[in-house]
Amino acid sequence: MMTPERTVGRLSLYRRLLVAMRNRGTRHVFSHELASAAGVTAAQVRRDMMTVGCSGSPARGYDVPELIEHIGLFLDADEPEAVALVGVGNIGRAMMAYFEGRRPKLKMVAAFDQDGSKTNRVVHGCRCYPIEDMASVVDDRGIRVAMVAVPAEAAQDVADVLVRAGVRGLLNFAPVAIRVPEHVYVEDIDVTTSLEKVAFFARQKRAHKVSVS
Amino acid sequence: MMTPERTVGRLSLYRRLLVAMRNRGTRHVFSHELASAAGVTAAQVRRDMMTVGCSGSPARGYDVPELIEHIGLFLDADEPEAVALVGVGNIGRAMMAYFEGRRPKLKMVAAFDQDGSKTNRVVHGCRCYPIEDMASVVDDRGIRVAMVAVPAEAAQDVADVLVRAGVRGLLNFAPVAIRVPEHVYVEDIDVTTSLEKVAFFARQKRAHKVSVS
DNA sequence: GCCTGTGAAGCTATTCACAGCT
DNA sequence: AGCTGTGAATAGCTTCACAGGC
Repeated sequence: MMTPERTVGRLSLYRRLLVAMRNRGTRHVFSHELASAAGVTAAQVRRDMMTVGCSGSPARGYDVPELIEHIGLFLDADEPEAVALVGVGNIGRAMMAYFEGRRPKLKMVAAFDQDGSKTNRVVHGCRCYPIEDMASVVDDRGIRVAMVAVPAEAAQDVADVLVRAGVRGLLNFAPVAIRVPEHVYVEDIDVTTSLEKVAFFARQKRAHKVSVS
Repeated sequence: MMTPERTVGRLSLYRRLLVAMRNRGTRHVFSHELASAAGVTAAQVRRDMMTVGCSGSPARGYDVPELIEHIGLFLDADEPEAVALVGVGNIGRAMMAYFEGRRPKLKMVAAFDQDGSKTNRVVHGCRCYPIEDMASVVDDRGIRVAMVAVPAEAAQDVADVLVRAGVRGLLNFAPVAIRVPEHVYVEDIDVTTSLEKVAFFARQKRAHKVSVS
């Protein structure tokens, strides 16, 4: 039974919303409340809860702390996951700053860059190594997850080295499709495509509005 | 006839791949070649080409410059689209640097931040204004597309102001679901969710591998 | 009355498969 | 022989709708 990609994404979002609710003192939540916060339907939330094996009561809805724990058991590894970053440019540094202390189960433990002026330093609590050390450090530390934030031309080579060193999941910021063996998972974040989509649909909406009114 | 979101995303990717091909001197391309570069099936590429109203020949495949032009006619506005950025933190600055001169049809023309030390300066060719000026600048310049790169707590308020000022498309980096009227399009880039997905499926793949062998 | 849990229905997106062309 | 264009089939995801419970 393979959990759908979309479901995993929503669970991650639910968890953050639930943690925020808990911090505000909320103890129980109905599917339609969580749905509204997450921007999905109530039926969708209930389906997703089935995936993590959580049930609620008709009277009170779902128990917030219990939900948070179950989603954690489902999503997280037992041990915190070590993450590598390749490419300490603008995006790479932004990611370091962003993840510093945010998700304790995902710890950026090593960064790599070609540029000697960036290496052998500690940035945002993460040591930067020369790119040549990538294979050995990833292998030594048993790193399974890596972020690729290098220019498009370099992305495939970097991915190849990472995969050979044992990485099983890649978060790719380079605006190209990376080829990997079947046993490796790749998620792309392509800001150019995203912005072009936004511009396209923003225009559509305008056109539609005119034609309707 | 509303073009599917996924199709628009793929067209954006195809275009970049095609431009790279053209720069290498490639004149013609078969659906399976473009498919392989984009990481999709050949049938998918042919379907997408129907959307932009482009046809190829069985002998030579598709004409690369023609494809680039047709995708441009389909995706782009006639005039370059002005884009606003809200939040000049790590991610905001990375986006400024990234888009500087990259897509001439999408021009970052104004940035906004709360922090006085960041405003009234020009960063990466983009003027930074105090957040209070957001509504008036967006309205005056007729900006229809904006990137939201502020902390989660501020995202909804920022979005509300932008929408009231005329924005029709948002690229949201804040890790929350933003509520907008029906005539506004929102695309989310949620790096926490993306990284959690990668970690989850990296683990699955490992488990799967063991159980198969 | 309003909730959850879930089989069944409905939708959307992708892939198949083959006629037609060169 | 190998390609494109596309109706038909399939697969995957979401919503409906209602039984069961408080």
